[in-house]
Amino acid sequence: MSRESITSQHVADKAGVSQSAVSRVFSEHASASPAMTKKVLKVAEELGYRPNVLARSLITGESKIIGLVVAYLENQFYPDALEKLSIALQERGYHVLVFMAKRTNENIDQLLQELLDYQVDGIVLASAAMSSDLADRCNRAGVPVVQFNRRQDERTLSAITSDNVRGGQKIAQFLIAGDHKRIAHIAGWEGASTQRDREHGFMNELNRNGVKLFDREIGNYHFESTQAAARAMFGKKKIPDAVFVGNDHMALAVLETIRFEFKLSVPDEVSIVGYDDVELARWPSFSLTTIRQPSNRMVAETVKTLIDSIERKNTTPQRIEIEGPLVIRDSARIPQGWKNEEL
Amino acid sequence: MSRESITSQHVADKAGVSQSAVSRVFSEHASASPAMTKKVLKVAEELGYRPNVLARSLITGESKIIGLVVAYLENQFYPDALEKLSIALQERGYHVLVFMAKRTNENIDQLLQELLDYQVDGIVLASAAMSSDLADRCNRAGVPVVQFNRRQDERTLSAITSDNVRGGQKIAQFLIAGDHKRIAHIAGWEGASTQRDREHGFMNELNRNGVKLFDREIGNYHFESTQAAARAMFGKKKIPDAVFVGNDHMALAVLETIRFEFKLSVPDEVSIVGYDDVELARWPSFSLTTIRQPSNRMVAETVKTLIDSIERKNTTPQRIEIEGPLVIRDSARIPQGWKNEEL
DNA sequence: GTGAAAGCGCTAACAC
DNA sequence: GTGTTAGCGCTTTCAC
Repeated sequence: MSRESITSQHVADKAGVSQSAVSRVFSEHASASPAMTKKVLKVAEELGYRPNVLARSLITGESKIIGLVVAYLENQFYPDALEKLSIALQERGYHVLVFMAKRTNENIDQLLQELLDYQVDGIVLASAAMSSDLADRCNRAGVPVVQFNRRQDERTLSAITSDNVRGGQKIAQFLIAGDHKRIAHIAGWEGASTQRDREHGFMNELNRNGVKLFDREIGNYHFESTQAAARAMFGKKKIPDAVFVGNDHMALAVLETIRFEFKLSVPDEVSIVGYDDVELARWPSFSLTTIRQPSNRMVAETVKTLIDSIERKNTTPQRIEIEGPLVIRDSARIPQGWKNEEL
Repeated sequence: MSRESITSQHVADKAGVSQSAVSRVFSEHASASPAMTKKVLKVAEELGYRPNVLARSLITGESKIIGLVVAYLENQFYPDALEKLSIALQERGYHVLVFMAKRTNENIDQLLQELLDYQVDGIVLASAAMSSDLADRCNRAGVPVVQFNRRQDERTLSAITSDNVRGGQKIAQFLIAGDHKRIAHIAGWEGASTQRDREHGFMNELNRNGVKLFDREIGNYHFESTQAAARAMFGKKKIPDAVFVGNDHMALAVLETIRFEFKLSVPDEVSIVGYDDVELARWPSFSLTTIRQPSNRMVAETVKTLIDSIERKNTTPQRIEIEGPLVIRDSARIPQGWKNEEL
């Protein structure tokens, strides 16, 4: 039951040096003689001493903890990002403290309060929006916030996204070039900037070409509600010949539903295009045409922005949009003469 | 840039009370008069004061942080468990600090050291084994460890698993009853207790029935290496008519490979059975017959064991095995007269 | 370069 | 019930 851990004082006593000497040896900007360092390290090793990160944080103001707010891990894009983010931060001496937001992010306020209670050095907001009021509070607390795959309209928070407007545009171009006549859309949660941007780029391009949207439903980013959306859309007498679905996770739900419940052939009868390029998208069963969100680069930029901000190198909000290619596979009719990654 | 947060002293000053009074108001086992409580809370609200969890942990020895070690989030079973675990712990005032183990868990030693640096109150070990040496160190540090979906041979650590031996046995019974003549196995990482137990139960039942294993490959729990295993197994002249694959994630890889590369019909030509019952397993494209690992109950038991241990209610290592049903779908031939969940 | 001393924000004994 | 005091384990002046 000995919850007592070995402290720097123990090491100091045994090594016959002062406690502050031990501290210096374990500090980054140490100024200890080689002899001292060697002696202390030796005793520390013997005793199994390691500095208490929490006690250190009390004085340095750096907890080496990054709070991650995420709403659901059902969409493969997020666990993948979480894994990459966690590894990247680990390499820089930080670790990720997870905060699961309820699907309805009404209590995000309380969640953020808890985050701040832990004295996190920074916050990554994935799949959750934040009011400008909350953003202010974080700023006041000196805690940088980076939005991942989301952005708010106010420009006070950093945001890393793919170029969602351009992505939506590319999909519209591709579907129009593919000579589709009844183009529909199944949207994610309409409160999400990601959804709005993708749809905006998509609709603009349709309009520019004088194409009218054939039908529209909402899937809210969840599998079941997207199945319901697909059933509504394909239960009608006239059905679309192409659907842009707001992300891959929903696109797969649509694929499953129209193939197995409506016995429709993809892409012969209906073309389906998603967004994200999750691992599943390339599985032969799906072979989903989609826009790639370059998660490696998005994570790298997130980490860079966060760390720069924590270390006060750059505190102005960054807005980084990373363009990803259209990955052409087999779930959508390919226009004459197109080759992969043309867009 | 005011990184200075509001402290209890600030509240005390403004409320005209002592600093410890403020502390008491925010303590669980407080003993403050209603008047005092009201007054302090009012000022705290105005100032936006919240106790510093880290400073508190320094004295109470409770960080309210649970370290989670996980190797990969590619297998849907783990993000799902992580989500549930995180929510359950949040409800009890704890939060999850994530440590991604490299796929080869050689550096688990260092990882654990980092965990202890953060003064975590407890550790959940998912998809990673721990040497008894490390376990000892955690015990010495007074930090309870619970293994999730893994167990070591030494009985010093708590472990929550499904009944993997029984599960393997059920699958063998099912395949034998289904009149399969060439039963094969694709294993996960052989170092995992989960793999050993499942295979053990499976092989025992085959032997008991005088059935010889037709073929065996190793998929190591990863999609690509499992595809390679499937190619090796089905590239031969004589191929199995049934394969028990070590988990769903690998079973899906096998399904994709034999359907699309070998043009085999499932279950007509080959029966595939997995283990876990992840969400994907029920998608119509796969409709995978599998053993359900009841992740809700596994997580609940993990949390219970952990908390009991932290609060010193019960410090003897628990070994909990939860039995899950065989979920019969369409990826394996169904024996005459069987109905779902017969086993 | 090293030790002594102060103090980060908080809880817990201890008096009153 | 409340204020005073000590101290959790550490970093950081400040003398020397």
